[in-house]
Amino acid sequence: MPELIEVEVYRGVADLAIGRTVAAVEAPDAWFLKGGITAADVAAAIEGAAVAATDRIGKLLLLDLGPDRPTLGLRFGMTGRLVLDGNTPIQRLEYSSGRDDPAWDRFALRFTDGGRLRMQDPRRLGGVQLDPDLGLLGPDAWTITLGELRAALGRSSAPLKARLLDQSRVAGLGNLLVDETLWRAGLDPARPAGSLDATELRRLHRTVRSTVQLLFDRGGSHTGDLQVERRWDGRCPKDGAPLQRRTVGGRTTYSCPVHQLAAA
DNA sequence: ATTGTGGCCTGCCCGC
DNA sequence: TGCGGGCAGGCCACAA
Repeated sequence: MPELIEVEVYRGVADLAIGRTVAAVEAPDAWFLKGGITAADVAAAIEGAAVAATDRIGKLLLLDLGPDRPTLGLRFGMTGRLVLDGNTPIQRLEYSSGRDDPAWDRFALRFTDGGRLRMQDPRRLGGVQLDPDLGLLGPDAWTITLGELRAALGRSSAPLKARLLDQSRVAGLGNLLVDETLWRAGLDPARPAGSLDATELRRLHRTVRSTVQLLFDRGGSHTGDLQVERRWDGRCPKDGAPLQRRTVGGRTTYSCPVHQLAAA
């Protein structure tokens, strides 16, 4: 599913729209428009504007439409794809479909040059927003600093995994990426977030950043070493132990009971 | 404030 | 062959 890695790839797609002018907005699905806006609102706000720049914070993709225009915020949920002029860098998403049914087009920008940037989302878990509140997002996981991570975890008693999934604390990590990271860092997802000592915190910090980079280089959040073992009889790729399957932070969680220790 | 839970969305896959 | 039920997780509303 789209975590920050996939959204960064989508950003690359959106970059190809820079300099192009929005001729029309297609918003056939009112549910997909968030924050109480209508299709007419969006059209009035951005038609005639050109895409000036793109940005990404966590899983949120931003289209800067120039001064005096609202910024367009695109969220992809877990099944959303971005397609430009019929091309998409990601054909098949984990837990989604590889088909391209026109009925799944939830939002699109039609450009004056005839091109079209569209969001395709079978399950309608994504959405579009004008001027999204960036203050609701924590620092981006890809570039988070040690101090920022320390602050994000705080003295919390919530499970470590839950804090890492909380987009207001750390932006961009999803279920697969968190499981892979904690597996690599040798930390139990259920540990209280505030229980890490300085050594563990440093290890987690390095591992978050390196895991995002590694999986990006490999081509997606689903390319982690733990991924293929996410099944009932999965085994730890490090030590061969049967993996533990639990719900932590409300999410299906796989971890190794041998090397992902509950405490230092 | 913090933490946990349940619901929403709907395609897909499994078992009958 | 069709059908029902469970499952996936990002996000949000709500409860304690």
